[in-house]
Amino acid sequence: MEKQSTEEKIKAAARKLFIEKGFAATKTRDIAEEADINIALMNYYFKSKEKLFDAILEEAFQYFPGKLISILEEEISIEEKVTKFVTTHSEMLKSNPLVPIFVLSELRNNPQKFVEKIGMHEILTDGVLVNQLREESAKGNIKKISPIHFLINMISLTVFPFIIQPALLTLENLNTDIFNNLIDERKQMIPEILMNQIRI
Amino acid sequence: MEKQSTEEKIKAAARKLFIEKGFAATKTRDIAEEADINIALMNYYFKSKEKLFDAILEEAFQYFPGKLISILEEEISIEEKVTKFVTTHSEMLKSNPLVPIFVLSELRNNPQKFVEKIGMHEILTDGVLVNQLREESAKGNIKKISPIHFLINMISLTVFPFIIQPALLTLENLNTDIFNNLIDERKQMIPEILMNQIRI
DNA sequence: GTCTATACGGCGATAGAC
DNA sequence: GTCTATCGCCGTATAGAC
Repeated sequence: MEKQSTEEKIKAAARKLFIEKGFAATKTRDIAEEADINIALMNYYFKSKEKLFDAILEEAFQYFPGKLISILEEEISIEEKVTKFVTTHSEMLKSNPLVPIFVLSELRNNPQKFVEKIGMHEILTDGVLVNQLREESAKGNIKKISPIHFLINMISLTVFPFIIQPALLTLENLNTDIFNNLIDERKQMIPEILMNQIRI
Repeated sequence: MEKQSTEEKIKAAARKLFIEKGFAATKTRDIAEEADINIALMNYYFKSKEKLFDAILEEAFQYFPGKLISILEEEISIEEKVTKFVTTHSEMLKSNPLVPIFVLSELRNNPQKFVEKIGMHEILTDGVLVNQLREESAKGNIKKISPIHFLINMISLTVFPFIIQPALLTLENLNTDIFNNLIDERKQMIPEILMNQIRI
């Protein structure tokens, strides 16, 4: 990676600063300085600060939710699926702890785009997991549950600790190692909670 | 309410616009116009746009932690307590849509202050609920559970839907009424989930 | 103490030279 | 493709009228 295109330099600088400081706190002049280019160049390659943000988010979304959503679509049992999803999700978040806050602020600014990007509507109506929940409860193998509640529960329990991580880390007896250990405990706990809820 | 003080006029206008468009999208000049005052007056009464935002949210936030924490300290059974906490918390969030935004941005900007304000350390070490969980599991009445996980689970499951509310409301078949109905369903579901986890 | 007019510096964005 | 110069908008600060 000796030579890096100007476009890539800008994206790399912006990605770093956006994750570090958030959208509003990141100035175009900071990005230009970090990328060692002129401010105007940023507008030449990307039309605006927001478009640049979108371009970066686009890439992150391909890697992040894409992998998670594909787990939801696998043809494995509900329990295996939940375990795999929560484990994968937790590991991703552990190595990118700032992503949730980053995504959530974006969710507020442009919820429509967010919903379309991850295909939320399709997941909730035609997804393999949703159909599994319907079929298994029809067969009497599990309790009946609204798919949207099941998904909200699974994601809430996984993501929320990362959202409040800055607060947790200010506690005397809680450092990053202990936090990560907490997350590892939850990788077992969350599937148990979810399966407990639907087990007959 | 025939006559309204200038200070109240500003707060009312700001509250309306902040809720409507969010913090960043609300311009000080918009607030001044809405309140029918000069821009500089806003800076006379409140020192800055952010201080004005804080002042408004302080009012909403006043009731919040105090009332919820007092529920944790009541001398009632764990199940009653969880039910009461989740119900109260949900109702508060339903009528205060600004609070989740406030808490999230506060958490990002000043986690220390947030932790101190709600007395998180005391809740986790000496709180009545924490002691109940310890005592009941020592007696063999419930399964052993780490109090921090129990609290994270309870709050995650309650708060998270509100955090992603903007996204949920863009779904075709989901409006505010259906969202509120979803929350009401969760007021029963969440205590069940939590008690399922610790019931022997 | 209240309020108005106006100015200042920082921001995102653009036009145009090279 | 890249840079300089500059524009228009925003949050904020200040001087001074009443």
